[in-house]
Amino acid sequence: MSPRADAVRSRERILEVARGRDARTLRLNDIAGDAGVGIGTVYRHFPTVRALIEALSVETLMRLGAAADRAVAAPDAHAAFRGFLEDALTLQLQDSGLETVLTDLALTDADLHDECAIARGKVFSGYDAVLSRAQRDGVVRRDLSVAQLQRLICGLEHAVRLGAPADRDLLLDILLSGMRPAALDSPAAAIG
Amino acid sequence: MSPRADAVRSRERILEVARGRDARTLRLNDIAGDAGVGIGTVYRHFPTVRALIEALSVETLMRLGAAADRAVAAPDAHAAFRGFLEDALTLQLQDSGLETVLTDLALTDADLHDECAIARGKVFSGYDAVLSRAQRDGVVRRDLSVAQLQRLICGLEHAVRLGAPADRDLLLDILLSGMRPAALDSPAAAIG
Amino acid sequence: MSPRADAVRSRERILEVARGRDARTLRLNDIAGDAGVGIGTVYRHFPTVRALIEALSVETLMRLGAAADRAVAAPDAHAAFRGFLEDALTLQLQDSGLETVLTDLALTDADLHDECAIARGKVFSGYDAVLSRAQRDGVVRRDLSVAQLQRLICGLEHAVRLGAPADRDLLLDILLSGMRPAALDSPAAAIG
Amino acid sequence: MSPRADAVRSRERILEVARGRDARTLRLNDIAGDAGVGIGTVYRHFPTVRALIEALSVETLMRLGAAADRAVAAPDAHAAFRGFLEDALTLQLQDSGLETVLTDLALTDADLHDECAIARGKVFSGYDAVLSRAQRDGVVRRDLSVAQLQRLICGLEHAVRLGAPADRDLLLDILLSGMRPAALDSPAAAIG
DNA sequence: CATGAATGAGCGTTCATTCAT
DNA sequence: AATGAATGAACGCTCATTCAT
Repeated sequence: MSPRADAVRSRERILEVARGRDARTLRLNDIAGDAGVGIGTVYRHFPTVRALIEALSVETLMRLGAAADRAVAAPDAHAAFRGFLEDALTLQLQDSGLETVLTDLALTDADLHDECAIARGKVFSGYDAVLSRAQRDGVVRRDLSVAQLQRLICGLEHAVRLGAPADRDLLLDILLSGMRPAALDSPAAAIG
Repeated sequence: MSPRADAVRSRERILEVARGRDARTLRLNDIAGDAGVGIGTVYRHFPTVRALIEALSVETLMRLGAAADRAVAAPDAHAAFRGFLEDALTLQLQDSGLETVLTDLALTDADLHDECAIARGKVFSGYDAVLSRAQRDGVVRRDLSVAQLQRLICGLEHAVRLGAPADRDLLLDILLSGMRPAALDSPAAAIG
Repeated sequence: MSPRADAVRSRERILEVARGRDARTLRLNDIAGDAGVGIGTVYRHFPTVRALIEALSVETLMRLGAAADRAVAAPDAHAAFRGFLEDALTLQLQDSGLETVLTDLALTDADLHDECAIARGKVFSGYDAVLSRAQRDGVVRRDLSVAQLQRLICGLEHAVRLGAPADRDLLLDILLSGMRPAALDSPAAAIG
Repeated sequence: MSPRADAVRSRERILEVARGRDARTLRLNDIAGDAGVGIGTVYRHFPTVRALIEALSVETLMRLGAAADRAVAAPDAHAAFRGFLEDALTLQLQDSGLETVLTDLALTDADLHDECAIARGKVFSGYDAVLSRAQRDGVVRRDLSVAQLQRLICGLEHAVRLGAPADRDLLLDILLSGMRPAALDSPAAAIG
């Protein structure tokens, strides 16, 4: 009565193989081959490339949601915000499909598998909470929206991918500095 | 003797059509169709997609080089740097092939058409001049390299493409703020 | 488990159509059309033209190997040799790809599909056995190598293709006569 | 009043370049490039590949005709015949287009340029004269036609091309031996 | 006459997707 | 449920031939 064992194993192997791939150049045929599974099986589990990317993203989204929770709970506002951005960047570098799931405006909850839509929703509200808190505590300028913050992370991800991973910290530092409230924006003002 | 009139016209039409395309998904066949030109003609002028992208980039690169010259000559160091970044971002948003030409490390001068290699060389030295001047004048932190700056622009380009053009100014502002010298880095320090 | 029925049918139809073609001007796309099969199917079974030619040659090679076996076992040395050459010529006229498989020196066993390499190997040793026996029995001049004999057959094939099939017997007769030991080479000598 | 000087020079260069090519894989575009001449010029002089091959063949045909004349005039019938075959083979190995001109049955005199048709006609009658004389003098079996002899040479050419030039003499020797009259055909008969 | 730009049919090949087994 | 053979649109590219300059 558990014919699902095979199915579960297949799904698992497919996801495992896909995780090692760049989501932007996924080829379902290859995945099937490397997972030791028929193409038909891949399509049964994931009717479109998008579906596979979404499935992969669920786990990452949940980790990102957890990171947001931690950030909200952390005592130091600045450190919390920085820590969250670090986590977000790390996760996006690991899961290249995340960008699409998070920023494709044409992708409504209805388009997503339930599990993914829920996880994404938590990330959105997590982002909101983290950013709101940072803004409330004067750590981040108030004219930055959640969507813009997300896109900035994506831009950062892109920049890091273009160069060496070693750039990561410097670029992140720049971004963080740049998001501080503009009130004390100019060095001159600070000096004066 | 001089390049034939019809050849010039063909080349022009091809470039014109290609300019309206995303360089990352160019189809030489499509270009031919939309330019009202035979496939063979496109291949005669641009044997590879790369060749076409390079040809497109030459003009943009020259504009970018000119922008660098202006920035170096401008009186106010901060305004000059900001102006240059604005120009760079604008040009990259217009010419999606620029990123490759500027940041593909595997792309040496030898791989490029002479005209393109020269124009790129000028942009590199222009970037260097602009950044050096900005760092010398205390407008930009000294631990930022030219290559990193270029990648940051690419990241910004990416972020803007993901959202609305309206984000442009805010995101650019953030990036600029973030690049200021770190000496007075933390608001707390400044306040204290 | 066993090769699927439809796959076998496709393979068969492709081979059947290809058999009716000149191997030197095979078009995989045409084959597909005439076999009532998708292009992709042809490529799945035969990734290159060479693969198809080899597949076609296997059967012919096996027949040629068998002909060699018969020739070696036949009582009359001269008749055996003649019979073998007749068979070889007939088979090469039927399968225009055989020449390449047999005489392309750049084509090592490693380049060939196992089945084909094995069949070709048998033909080579068969040729060797037939020729050796003929030479031992004084039916063929000893300064003729296996490779030369093969090329002579190819030349004969070529000559027959240029004219009418009716030439076949005469030309073969000439070739056979020409290969007899040179000891009694000149009519004059024989008469004297 | 001699605007033909250019034309003559162009024609010459084209022929010169083409002579260094294999007639079976000629590409008019390449010829043009290597001859430092426009494609249009090549087409003006030689509207089809065939026309170029024919033009190239004229010179070879005349040499072959001369060889036939020599053979007819030579004292020793056997040596004369052998010498002619040697010449014919040598010329065909040099000019790979000769085969077509000589053996394409669909190619009537009307299809050929005058000069070529005439030269070919002389070769045909030369072949006839050489073969007739050889047959009359008992050097060659009488059941061999001119056309068959020509095709045998083509077959020999083909065999030599497949292997090393060093094979040439042996294979020619075999062919010559094979064409001797059949009366003394069997070694046994000769011995007896 | 010479030129070489333009043409486009046609080839080899890939790959996302469907569907018979 | 799993398989993988079949499909064919679509791509990149070549090259013989035409024709405007």
